[in-house]
Amino acid sequence: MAYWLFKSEPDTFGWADLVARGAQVEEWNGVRNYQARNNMRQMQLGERGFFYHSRMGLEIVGVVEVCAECHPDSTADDLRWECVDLRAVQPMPRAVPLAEIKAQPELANMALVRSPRLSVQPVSAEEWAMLCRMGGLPRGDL
DNA sequence: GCCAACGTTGGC
DNA sequence: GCCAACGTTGGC
Repeated sequence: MAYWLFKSEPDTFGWADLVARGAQVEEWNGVRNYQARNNMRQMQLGERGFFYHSRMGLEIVGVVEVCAECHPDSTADDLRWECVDLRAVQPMPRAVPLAEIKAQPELANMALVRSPRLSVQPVSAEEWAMLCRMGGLPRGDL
């Protein structure tokens, strides 16, 4: 069971937009970066990830679930690009700001800190547990 | 809005 | 296959 983090600019497609889809899944399309795509290729059905607001907000705002494994990106005119489908699971009771993440020595190795431009990234189990605690989800992603 | 960092493209 | 030019991302 692996954990992930998905970034999006909230004025383009934010947490509220994903929640508005309700039970409908959202194709996480538009990713045009090999590292991000390769991360999506590794995702398995039911795995969880954080939803992060980049550019504005700069905080982890919710938990999402992978509800379709990697498949061709319907918005690409090119077979290289693939993506997973996501749905919103729940909001963070307390959004976790990037500044707080950077202040934690245990989180200094996160891709979010080290490779800020990577839009789909892995999160270790330890990081996941800690971020859940910081966000007011003491029982993890339940 | 600026700019540094990074990824991608394309000429050689 | 190298590397300069260019475009994009995202924190500040």
